[in-house]
Amino acid sequence: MKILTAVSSLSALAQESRLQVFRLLIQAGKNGVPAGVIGEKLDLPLSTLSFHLSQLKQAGLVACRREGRTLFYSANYKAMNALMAFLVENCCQGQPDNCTIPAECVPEVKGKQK
Amino acid sequence: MKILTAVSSLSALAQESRLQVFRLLIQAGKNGVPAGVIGEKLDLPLSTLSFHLSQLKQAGLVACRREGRTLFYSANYKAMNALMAFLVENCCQGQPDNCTIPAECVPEVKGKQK
DNA sequence: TTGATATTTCTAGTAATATGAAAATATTAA
DNA sequence: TTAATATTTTCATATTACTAGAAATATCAA
Repeated sequence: MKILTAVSSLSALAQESRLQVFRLLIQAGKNGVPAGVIGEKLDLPLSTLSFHLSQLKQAGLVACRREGRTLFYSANYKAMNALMAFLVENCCQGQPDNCTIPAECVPEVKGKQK
Repeated sequence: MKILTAVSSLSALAQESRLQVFRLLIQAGKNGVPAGVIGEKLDLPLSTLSFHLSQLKQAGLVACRREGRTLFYSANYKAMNALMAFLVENCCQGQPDNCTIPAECVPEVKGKQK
């Protein structure tokens, strides 16, 4: 990953409304959520939401597909994983105990089962 | 983690020079690196670097300690892990295969050995 | 083909952030 | 103490980002 790609992903996430949107989509799963429903859940004016969604989309962190009049937005899990991998790249040199990665999504790591 | 904490961490990382600094420190290990050396490696004016270091410090992503005239900056691995955990919190509901976390720093995950 | 629904684009005002030169502070050595 | 080293703070300027109303676009139903 290029550093500027990472910067634009991080910039996209570095804003309260967008971070809320992204976490909502991460939790919603790959089917995604209609824009209107996101706006309702987060109580955002649709023009504002649309601006934020386009930032997230441009950064490659979310995708969207149309179904009828409705646009479903969904999280791009691969992009998120790539970003996290980039952030901690080579973090273990010499001291692997410093930087165990959060294991929320990795079954069977260090005795944690999910 | 509160959402505003995450936003300030992400904002701190969402800038090219700061991201470079942070990754350099992640890779350097817990002893840290003197400010002057960081500036040299990244070819940044020291006043600019100092501004960025204070942003990273305020966000809790780096720490610093003095040794004589020299300030050593180092990455806060715990804060980084907490941030990553927050970003992907509850991401697995129903589809654990979507979101395997980057395993760079976790030995013995899915056959990857380090 | 008209009206309703879902969402985006345009716009402009406001606010936040980045930069680097110059001056200031802290520490050590002579 | 004076000078040198290491780093930060101050400051002005330039750039970028956020917000939400209003108008526009796309799709569907009658």
